[in-house]
Amino acid sequence: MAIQYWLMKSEPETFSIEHLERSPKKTTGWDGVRNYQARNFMRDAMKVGDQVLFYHSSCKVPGVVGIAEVVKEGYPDDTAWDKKSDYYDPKSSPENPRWYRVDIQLKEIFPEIVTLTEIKEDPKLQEMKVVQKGQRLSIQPVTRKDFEYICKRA
DNA sequence: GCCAACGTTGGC
DNA sequence: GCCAACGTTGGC
Repeated sequence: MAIQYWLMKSEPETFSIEHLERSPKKTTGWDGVRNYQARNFMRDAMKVGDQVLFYHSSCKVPGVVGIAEVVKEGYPDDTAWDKKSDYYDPKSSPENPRWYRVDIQLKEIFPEIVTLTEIKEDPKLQEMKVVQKGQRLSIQPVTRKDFEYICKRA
């Protein structure tokens, strides 16, 4: 299958792209996602080699800050049955996992962030889900065209 | 901190 | 299975 492109949101106060850079092998498990649509993307659609736009949300300057790559495909999110975890969900268990995650590895931190404002102002990027009203999904598919255009802008 | 948009829950 | 109430997201 052809390479696919995604946008993944993270709150930098919780997990920023700098956190990712300091992680072992610049790789992290994308856990804590508790939304079914986003889970389905990780469980069913995302493949090793897929490219990811890393997006900072709920911060001073929201926008795309870099690129990562999927290095491990969907597997159960064990924070769901860790009672000490913020993401604990009693309805999930090792026998019957409800939530999934993927591993992503940092590829590049953009020298300059492509801000949400810039994306909104750019007529070429109006199809991106992230600028569309009420789009809260934390993982979104992105077209190849938009992905490459964002990279070029950065 | 506000609030619009949207997802989830739970009573019926 | 409907839908009101509630919780969360996330830009501003």
